[in-house]
Amino acid sequence: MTIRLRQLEAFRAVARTGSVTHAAQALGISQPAVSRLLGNFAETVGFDVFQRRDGRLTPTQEARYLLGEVDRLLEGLHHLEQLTQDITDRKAGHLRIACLPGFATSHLPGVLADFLRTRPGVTVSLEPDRPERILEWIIGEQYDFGITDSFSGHPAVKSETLNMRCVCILPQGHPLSARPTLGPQDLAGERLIHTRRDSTFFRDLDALFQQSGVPLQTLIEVRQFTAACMLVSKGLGVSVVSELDTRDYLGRGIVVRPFAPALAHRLTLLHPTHTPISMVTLEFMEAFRQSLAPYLLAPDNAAGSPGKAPE
Amino acid sequence: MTIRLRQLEAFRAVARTGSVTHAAQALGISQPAVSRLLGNFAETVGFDVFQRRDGRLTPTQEARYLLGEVDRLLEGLHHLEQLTQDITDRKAGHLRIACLPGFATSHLPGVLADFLRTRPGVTVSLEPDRPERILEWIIGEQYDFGITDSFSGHPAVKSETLNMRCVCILPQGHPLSARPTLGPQDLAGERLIHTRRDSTFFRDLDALFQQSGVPLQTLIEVRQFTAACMLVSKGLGVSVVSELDTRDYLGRGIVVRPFAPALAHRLTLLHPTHTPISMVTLEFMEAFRQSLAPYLLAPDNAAGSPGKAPE
DNA sequence: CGGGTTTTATAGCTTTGTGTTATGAAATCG
DNA sequence: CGATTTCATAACACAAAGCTATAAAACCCG
Repeated sequence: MTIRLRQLEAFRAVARTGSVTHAAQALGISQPAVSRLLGNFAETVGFDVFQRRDGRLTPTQEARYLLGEVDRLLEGLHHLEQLTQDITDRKAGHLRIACLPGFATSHLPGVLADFLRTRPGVTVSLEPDRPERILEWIIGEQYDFGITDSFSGHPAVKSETLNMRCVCILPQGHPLSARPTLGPQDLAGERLIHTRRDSTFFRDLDALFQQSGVPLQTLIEVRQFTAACMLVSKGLGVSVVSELDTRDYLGRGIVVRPFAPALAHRLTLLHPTHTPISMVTLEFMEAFRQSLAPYLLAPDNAAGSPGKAPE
Repeated sequence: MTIRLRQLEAFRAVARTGSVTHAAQALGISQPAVSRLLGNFAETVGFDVFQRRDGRLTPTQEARYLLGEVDRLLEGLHHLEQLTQDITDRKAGHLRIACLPGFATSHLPGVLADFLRTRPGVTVSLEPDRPERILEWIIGEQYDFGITDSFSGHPAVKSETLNMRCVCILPQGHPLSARPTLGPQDLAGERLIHTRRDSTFFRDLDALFQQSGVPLQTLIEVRQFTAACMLVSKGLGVSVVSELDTRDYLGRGIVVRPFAPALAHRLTLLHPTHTPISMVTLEFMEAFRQSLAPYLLAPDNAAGSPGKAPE
């Protein structure tokens, strides 16, 4: 015969209470049930486990030897049950996120902190890298969730594009800060701080300038919006960036003006097609979307991009 | 519903083999049984645990999180089963021995070594002390097995007395070593090394001398036979000791001669009355008795003591 | 020591878990 | 696309584990 869980529970309960009757109460079952479980247990292990002893049942020498082991085992089971409960409650699990470097240091930490506050069992791997690598990682299923831009579709990847509102930023005291909104015409003659010429965002921006017949002149090329914000706040020049990234620089020497016509930074959320999304991931994706909501471009005047990418 | 062992076993087997069919083979049961166990498990934990994936079943993100825990749990159960098996085979358990200091250093280690060689799981506590403390420990059930002398009965203690054969020992070259046996008459005029005057053994020895009308003269009083052997081997004098203790001194400067009339050192084996003896203890007691067998006094000519004490 | 109380074990019965075989649906593969 | 493998479902058998009722044993106290 094989050792059964119920036998172990009965064994432990009797050892703790010193009585079959009390053990039965503790387990919430009838006394005869415990009596028989105990009998079965002694039969399976092959030796007596209890002795009468001035009115109490005490484990025999041999049984005492088992007690610690049994305790640990049942404790482990309890832990497992707790864990499954936490998982269904989305309080436990693991989340692997690959994102653009800018997000890892600016927006994401705050979102993650909020998310984890109510989910004590959840652990996270966060990997910041270039867009191409992020895509590779999602394809290879090393990561559950990717945040990138300039994504153009892949069969193994589901994506969702968010159009982030963009603004023009100027150093405090810059003459153009007098105007309520800024566009290509206003910036004619200014040399701009902007993202690299090979970035999708630069091409979108450049297109708008061309449509207005204004040449876009470069002052500095940067990789991240955050870097542009930093440079502007130091007074080096003006730039057009995602509004999201200006948040940490408000009141630190920059002036923010709406950019017109509307321009979107196309942010893309990725996850593997062939792997089912874990519940934590799903919840986190939703939390992340929520956190971006205030910075979304109104959908009816997005520049140059559909709301959803092909799946 | 509660998590069941069988579910965990099925879960692990499927995770390992990547197939319900193979898992069933591994578990030695039919495929539908595994299929249902797995279904039950998913229902119990509240989320899907497997996904089809190019022909194999792979655990979902959530299930992967459980796998380690489940593994450890089943491993623990296996260990427990192993342990109970070892206990019934008397290969595991714990043995608490209280003994006279002489035994702890001379005879016991060898016996223990033999005993433990075939019982890898058995652990031992060995406590050497004076007879009174040994008795207390057995009464208080701190120890399973006691080795003492001068025991006169106690209701909480079962005892068994062994009459150990005694011999006369002399330094090499001593004039008396010419005689084949030695008795009180032979030792008249010799000053003896013997155990303390308040010991039972001394009283037995003294009684024999008195019966022979020979005065027993003291040279040195010792507590242990081993000490007497040591002193004799250094040439300080002659002594009468249990033959068992001379073993380690043979060929180290002592001469052993039978002592006549027959004299017994009354060794007593103790164990608690009210606690059932564990199987390891029982086996060890038997092994210990066997080890003493060659040194027992023939039962029909024991001096001054019955073979069994009152129980 | 004897009678009442408490505690444990046994008996008979029901429900649930775990196994079986048979079989159909779905996925995989050549 | 048809053959094969793989999995799930159905129908059933038996063991485990629960229950109530009750007998037996141990304990307590006057």
